[in-house]
Amino acid sequence: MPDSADNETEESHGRRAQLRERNRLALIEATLDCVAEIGFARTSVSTIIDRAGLSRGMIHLHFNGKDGLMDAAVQHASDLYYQNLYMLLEKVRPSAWPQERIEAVIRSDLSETILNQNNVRIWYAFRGEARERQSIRSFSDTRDDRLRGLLFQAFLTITRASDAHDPAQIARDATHGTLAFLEGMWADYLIHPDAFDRNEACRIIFRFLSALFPQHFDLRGAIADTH
Amino acid sequence: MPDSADNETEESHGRRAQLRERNRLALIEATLDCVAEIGFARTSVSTIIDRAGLSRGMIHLHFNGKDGLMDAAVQHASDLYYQNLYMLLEKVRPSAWPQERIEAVIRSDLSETILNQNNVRIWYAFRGEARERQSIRSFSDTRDDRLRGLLFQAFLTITRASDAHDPAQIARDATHGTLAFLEGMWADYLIHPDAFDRNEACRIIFRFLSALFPQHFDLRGAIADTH
DNA sequence: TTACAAAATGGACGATCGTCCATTTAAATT
DNA sequence: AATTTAAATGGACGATCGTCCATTTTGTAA
Repeated sequence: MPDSADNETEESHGRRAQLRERNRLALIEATLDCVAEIGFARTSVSTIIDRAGLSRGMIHLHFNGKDGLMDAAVQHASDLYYQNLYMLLEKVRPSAWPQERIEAVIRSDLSETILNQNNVRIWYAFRGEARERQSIRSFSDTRDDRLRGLLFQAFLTITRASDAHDPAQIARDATHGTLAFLEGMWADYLIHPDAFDRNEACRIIFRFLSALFPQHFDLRGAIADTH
Repeated sequence: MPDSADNETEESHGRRAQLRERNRLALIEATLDCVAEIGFARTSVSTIIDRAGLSRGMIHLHFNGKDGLMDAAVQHASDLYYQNLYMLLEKVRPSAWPQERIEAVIRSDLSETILNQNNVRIWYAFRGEARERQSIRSFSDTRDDRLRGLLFQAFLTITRASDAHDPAQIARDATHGTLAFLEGMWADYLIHPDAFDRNEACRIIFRFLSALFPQHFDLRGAIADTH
């Protein structure tokens, strides 16, 4: 009965790997929790293993030290951000207008799933310590790059259909501006978490976008093409 | 000769106080240098006094410990920011159009004097550690409050002269949006200091503002009123 | 059940942290 | 010039840092 034996073996192997992975993840999550709660500077190996309920040596075993753990935690936070963001963006119809895609990016990036106390604290804590640490630097970097492509293509579709002088330039500016807007809203949320109003943040962005592209946006978001 | 004696006394007193103040300032500046160079987390008492060329005890003597020094450093950075910003804004003619005032705020906040490697690093390092520390929190807080008032009054003058439904609301949104824009540009500069282009950043903001207020802005900034 | 190997433990270690004070230096007063 | 007083020094101190390894635990194979 080779099948049965193999399965047993695989299950056993799997169980060990599974436990190992569980602890690895527990350390990463404990790290992110600590960073969000007490900041980067006060997050020590002791506070991390204390929160994870594991032993000191685990950090060295799984990540070769605190720095390795921090890198993994940054990567994990970045992965979660994209995972959630693109999960939200997948709800957009494949045939959606470009302005609808842009609206989806804006609303998603400002939604409770993405923009919340934990994420914003983690984001700014790492960014403040990003100096010369490639892993952390790429954390902030890629955010723009991936969103930029999405937004740019959508804006380009809009500007190309118009009679503007330089459609690509306007699309680039609109992309850059929208990302700067979102960035600013995140900062606003970090500093005034209680006073922050998601709908107001959306409305402000759409007010500017509707001024720039009156046929595609109004104060509430995207509007249907008229042609 | 009571006058002469008094002056001598005052001068002597002044010399002692002057030396004291010089050391106090040296500690603050060394702290900001360290934070800008190696980040908040790696800035220790040792690195600070090493850079300042003073003795360990000075920190306890002048600031009652590292936390007190950090608070004073944050305050100093904030003061410098405003000092420089308002120095730039004073160049605006008293009779300037509101759009000219807005342009001045934008150009000043993005100028080399205000937006440079040192300032942006210090700004984000402190902001990342602002959790629950009132001194640091107010650092980020006041920035918005003071600029907000300036911008709002200018935008309000513009919107009131128009036939818009709710001038105050539009002015509020425009203010909030402009500050978010600037915030986003700062973040952009932090992450891509080499690729950042001040003129491009200005143009993007003015592109959005000119869409919203076509009679007051174009891509290059403010334009003269036509009435 | 026994033997093996991987995983997890937790304490030892030297380094560095921030605080604080006994002492020295130097300005101010007599 | 002698005295007083404030400022500055630099090392001692206990606490905590991150690393690492001898040991124990536990899953897997024989």
